[in-house]
Amino acid sequence: MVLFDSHRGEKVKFEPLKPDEVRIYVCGPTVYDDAHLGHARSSLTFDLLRRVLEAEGYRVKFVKNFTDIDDKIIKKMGETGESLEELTQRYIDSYLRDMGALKVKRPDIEPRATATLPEMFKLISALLEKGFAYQLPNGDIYFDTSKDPEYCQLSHKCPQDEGVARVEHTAGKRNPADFALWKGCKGEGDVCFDSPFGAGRPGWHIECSAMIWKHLAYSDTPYQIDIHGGGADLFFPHHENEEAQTFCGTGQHLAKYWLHNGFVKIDGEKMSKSLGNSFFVKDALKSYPGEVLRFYLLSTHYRAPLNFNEEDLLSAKRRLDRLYRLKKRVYGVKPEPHPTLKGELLEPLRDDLNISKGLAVVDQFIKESNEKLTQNPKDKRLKRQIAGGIEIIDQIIGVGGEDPYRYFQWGIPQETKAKIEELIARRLEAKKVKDWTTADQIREQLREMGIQIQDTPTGTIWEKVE
RNA sequence: GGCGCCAUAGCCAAGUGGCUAAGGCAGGGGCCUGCAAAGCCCUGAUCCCCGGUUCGAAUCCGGGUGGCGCCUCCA
Repeated sequence: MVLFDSHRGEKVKFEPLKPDEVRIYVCGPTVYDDAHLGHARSSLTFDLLRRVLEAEGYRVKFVKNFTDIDDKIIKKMGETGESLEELTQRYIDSYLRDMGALKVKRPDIEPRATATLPEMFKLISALLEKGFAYQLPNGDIYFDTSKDPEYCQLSHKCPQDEGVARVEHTAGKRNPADFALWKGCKGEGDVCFDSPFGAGRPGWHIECSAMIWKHLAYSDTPYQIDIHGGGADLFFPHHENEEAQTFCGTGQHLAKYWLHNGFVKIDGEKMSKSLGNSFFVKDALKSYPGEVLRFYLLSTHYRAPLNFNEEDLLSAKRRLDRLYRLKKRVYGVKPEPHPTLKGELLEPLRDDLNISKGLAVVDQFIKESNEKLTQNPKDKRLKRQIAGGIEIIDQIIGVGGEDPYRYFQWGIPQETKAKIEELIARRLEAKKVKDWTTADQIREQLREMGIQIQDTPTGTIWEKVE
């Protein structure tokens, strides 16, 4: 397996710290709002990575956090009147619901920042003792970037010219790049926790280092974990700072490999709240099945930007439709391992998750299967192997696992289904007496409802096509 | 100002020195069908521009143009 390591800036051979096991940590969301498409893309990227590693035979330990204490959460509390617990739980539930709809496998552990305070204290204490951190009279504790000779070596992105860099200048900070490990309690309206350093709350970066240390880190290797992932915008300062804290505090580097996924864009620009162009996953799910959204977001290589638009989404849906039409042709058949597909699919994915080639393999499988089924419609073994192939695709790519009839009838209310069935029955009557005019009229009527029908040897079936 | 990414057919998108530049969507033609749909077959690009390296470049180097990202909360 080869992966693009952002730190080294090139594809490198993946060799886990310990044989047969891979430990992955992915930066999860700060839960102050619903998940947008960018969250979805990040989740899907690392879900694919996990599935590929598992298919390769690795035992994968996968941790993804919820940051449940933060300025933005406190601000939102002020707007909704909810408690910290109520608000964050609500958005955690929402996030899990959305990712579930996208068929993202649940992480093995989903730690929360507020449940990891003791480890934060341990890390901050170590940094204070070793002189890598200092506390201001207002209670804030900062990491002293000037004390860390390796600061900026991870991302290579640190601002050279302080005059131009848009770094927040807080009174008392020794260096502009110094970042808060702990924020002293600011009194009324603030959310504060007791700590050995006085009441306050964690800074933004500390939770990830603490959670990795608590839940995932090896203690006997130069790196705590194998892979650390997240969106490209987290490389600096977030990941740089995590690495600095962990390395200075524990003597171990944080991760052997750093992976970053590209952005979702709208009209060529990064999707973001401030531009007012973000799309919530839950809204996209109103118009499209989760699997379609999954397939679309996954079909562009994870490091390339993905310019979100409905036309491309529809194009991706049509591509996925073909898999489900094939699945109809082997409906109800007991799957049997496909002789070659798993290896063929894994081969391109081993190369830094080359999904384009992977999907070309899927397309080829669909085409060949259709061809063979036409030639040998009674071949039970063939059908079982095709069903097995679809299972492999579901296992690795995460699509194709639904009932094909339900897939094509997604979002159709029960009463509409009844109406469709009735029209099809009427058309069948017309066909029996060779009343083609009526039959075609009914077909056209269904077409206008967005329903496309197919006459097959075993009856007429229908699909929602728009 | 610093660092970095991208530019391949109508659209999406592989390809990182060499057979006829993957695959999908859309379009056109055909087989099949009462007619359709689905499926299958056939069908399209010399790779932003200029210069260089090389026997040979979409792929390497230099310059240019255009687009984007991080350096501020951000997946």
